Amino acid sequence: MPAMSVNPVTVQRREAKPSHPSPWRSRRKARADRGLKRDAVIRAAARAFNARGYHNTSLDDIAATLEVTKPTLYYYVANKEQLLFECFCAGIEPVRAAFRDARAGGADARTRLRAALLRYAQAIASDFGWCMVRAEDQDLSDSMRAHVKALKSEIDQAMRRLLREGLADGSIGACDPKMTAFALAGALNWIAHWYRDDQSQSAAQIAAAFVALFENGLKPRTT
Amino acid sequence: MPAMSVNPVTVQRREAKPSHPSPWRSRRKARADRGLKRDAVIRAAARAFNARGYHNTSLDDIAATLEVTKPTLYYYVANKEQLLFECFCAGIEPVRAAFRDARAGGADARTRLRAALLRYAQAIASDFGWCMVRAEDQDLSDSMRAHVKALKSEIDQAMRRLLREGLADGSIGACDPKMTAFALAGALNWIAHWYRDDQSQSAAQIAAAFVALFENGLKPRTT
Amino acid sequence: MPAMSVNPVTVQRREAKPSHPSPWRSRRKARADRGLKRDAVIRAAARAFNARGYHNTSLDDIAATLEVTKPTLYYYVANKEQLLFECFCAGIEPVRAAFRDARAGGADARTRLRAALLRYAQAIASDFGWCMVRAEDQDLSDSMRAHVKALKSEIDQAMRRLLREGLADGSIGACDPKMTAFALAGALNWIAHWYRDDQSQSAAQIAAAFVALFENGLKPRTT
Amino acid sequence: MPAMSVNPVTVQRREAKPSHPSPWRSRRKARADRGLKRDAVIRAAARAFNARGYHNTSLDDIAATLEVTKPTLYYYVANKEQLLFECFCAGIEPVRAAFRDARAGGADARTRLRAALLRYAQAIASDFGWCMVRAEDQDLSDSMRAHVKALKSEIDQAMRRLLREGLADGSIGACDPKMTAFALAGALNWIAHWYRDDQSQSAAQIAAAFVALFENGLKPRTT
DNA sequence: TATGAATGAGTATTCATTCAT
DNA sequence: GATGAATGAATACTCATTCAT
Repeated sequence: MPAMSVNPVTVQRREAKPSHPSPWRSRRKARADRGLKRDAVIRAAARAFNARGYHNTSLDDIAATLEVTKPTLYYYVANKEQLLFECFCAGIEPVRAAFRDARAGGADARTRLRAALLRYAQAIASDFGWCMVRAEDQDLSDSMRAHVKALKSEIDQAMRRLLREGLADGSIGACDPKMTAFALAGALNWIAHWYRDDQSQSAAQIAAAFVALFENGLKPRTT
Repeated sequence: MPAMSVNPVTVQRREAKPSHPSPWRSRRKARADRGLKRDAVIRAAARAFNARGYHNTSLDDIAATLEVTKPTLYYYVANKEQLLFECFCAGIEPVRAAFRDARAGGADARTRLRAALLRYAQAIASDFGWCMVRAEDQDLSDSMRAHVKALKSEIDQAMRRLLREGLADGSIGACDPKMTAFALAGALNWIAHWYRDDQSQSAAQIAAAFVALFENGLKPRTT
Repeated sequence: MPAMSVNPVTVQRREAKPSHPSPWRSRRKARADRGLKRDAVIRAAARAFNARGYHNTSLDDIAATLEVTKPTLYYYVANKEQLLFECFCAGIEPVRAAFRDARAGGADARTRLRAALLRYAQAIASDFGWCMVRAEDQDLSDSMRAHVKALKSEIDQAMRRLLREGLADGSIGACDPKMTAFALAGALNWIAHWYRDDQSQSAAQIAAAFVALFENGLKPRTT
Repeated sequence: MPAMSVNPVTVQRREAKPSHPSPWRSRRKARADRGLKRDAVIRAAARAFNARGYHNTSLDDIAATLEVTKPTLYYYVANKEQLLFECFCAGIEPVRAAFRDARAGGADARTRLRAALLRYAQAIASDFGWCMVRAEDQDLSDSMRAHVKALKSEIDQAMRRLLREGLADGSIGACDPKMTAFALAGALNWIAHWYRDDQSQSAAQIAAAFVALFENGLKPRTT
């Protein structure tokens, strides 16, 4: 799997700032690492895809954002498709980490699932959320599509496993793990659709509300 | 409100048949109604968008499916964008109907919501599901985008109202109606993503499983 | 084998005229056949390739010559490569015909070879000569390259066969058929290089001089 | 006349070795002459042009072969065009030498011509053969094209002169010197086309076969 | 009604070339 | 001597759209 190149912490920090000065602006001042520039390219792409969609974003758009010329992008990335792919990877990596962490720990399965879903929601609300969720399979070549499918499947399986563990340890009530995983993922993924327009709540708040719904259900609880 | 151009009854009927013979094939025999042909165009578009995505589908593709030439499409539809818009309308109309019906009726709000969600899920699993859910706002002109947003908002508001009614009549436990509506819609909309590949369950079964999850929640119920 | 689409008779006729009016110039006047236009496209390409080389010729160049826009070319031809391929076919077809005719006939093999070489030389001097001879294998896709190789090989084999027949019937003296075929073909193909600049002699005259050299050799003959 | 930059002796030597280690590999060990490196650049270019054609060869390709970066090439050569030009010069120089030598000597003209043609054939079969023969005039700037034409013309004139001398001294039978020179050159130049694929015979063998054909002709000789 | 023919605008991609280091 | 980084110019190809017939 391609290394997760964009630092998630940086991501959060940067989101607060209104403008992200392109690393090219001060060429000689910041003798920045090539990797940093590559990350900037990928992030700019993610933002553009998020804002206008993959097909409505031209490489010229991305280059203009970075105040660079188009061929420069090719210095860092093989082609437009790879740009999308890298955005996807950057987005899904924290999710994978969340589910990896959820496998261990002494808590019951429902508790561990909750923790993973919280981080999941935050990833979806990041710059890369759109790419992770809305990018069309059809826009990728066969080999990259396979990669993407595998990664998505990994998440799906991890979620199902936690559900099964919850059924076993009694922390989760009767349910079909597969359908439940689809429902949970769907609700969370959908955040990528509306969060762009409606940022009235933080990702954490949204996640909390969602988790509460999933755990308690609509039907009133006597307890 | 834009006219609902695809007859939902016809839609249901046709779904059963394995092949949808193009109305042009027997040009002179069936002097069919212009409306029927228009519907066929829109349905063919929906299928193609569903299969390949909006941007990866050319008008030539759609025309070829119908065994017609490209300019013919323009006889029935103003442009590609409108094709997408009509598909959206065809998809969302049954959902609107479902929520209209849900307003009346003697049952408690949770029961009425459940009924609406069942029909919602079935609409998402239809040919038009993809267009309703995955079509990008960016691919529509301002005026059409406004239309779409209004329709989507109508659904959203209807769902929230039912939730509030449930809170009031006691059939639904404490929850944030807005977040809950987002979660419900997300889970259901997401069906459009995976239903294409995984049709192991019928739309009704999926809906039932989802509704059960939403109603009961993950936490085991003592009752 | 792809059909030979350019009428060789037309080709000869047209060569005499100084200017080849594009069929588009008088759109309504000449309701010309699509095939004719396609031929015009291919011929224009051949001329351009001949004059500037394949890589130095842009589709815009060809389109401009025809007073058409670039996409129009794509209406008649799949891509630039196919343009080259068609030119090649148009060029080699008369040569194939010449060697087909040379197989039959009561004359001795050397006489039949002479007749074929005369027609060969004329083909090389035509508009399509360059494409036939100078087009690089590397500019074609695998499948088309295979086609081209097969056709070239057919000519080569036919020439060798005539040489062997000449050895057998005594009309040709001792020689290595393979090397001799290479030498003959080379001398004739080379015409495509210099004929553009030096048209002091007609193709027939050149061919006659070449054949005389090949037949008699440099060494003086006592007879 | 442009300096002959690639040492022909070196050329011959190197051809025997299986691998041509780039002079850069052992930077500090061999503090080699700048000229040697330049020669290596030109030879690498010739090989690449030969294998893939001029336009299908990027400077990156050549640089990669030499395990150098692209700008380094510019240290040795002004631009891509000059690379082609130098290859041409490297190829034609031995041919010029051959014809210079052929002017003197006590033998009759046919004998002297034969000797020159043998060396000609060997030059065509060298790494530089393709560049000498197949390089398109159109790929060179005006000034370089003029240079190339002059050199080619020199060879042509030398060949014609030998033919005329042969006509005069009786060693060559009646023929048109110009056409005959074209035929001879064409047959030999064509070797560059097929020798890459078919190396079943050495350059010397090919040349011998060709010369035999040219001298004796196809018609059987009574003597 | 339907189509053949044509086009304009756009877009990804390549590559020779430059220059500061 | 050599390179990393960047660019400008060019070019093949696509596709929605139009219009005369």
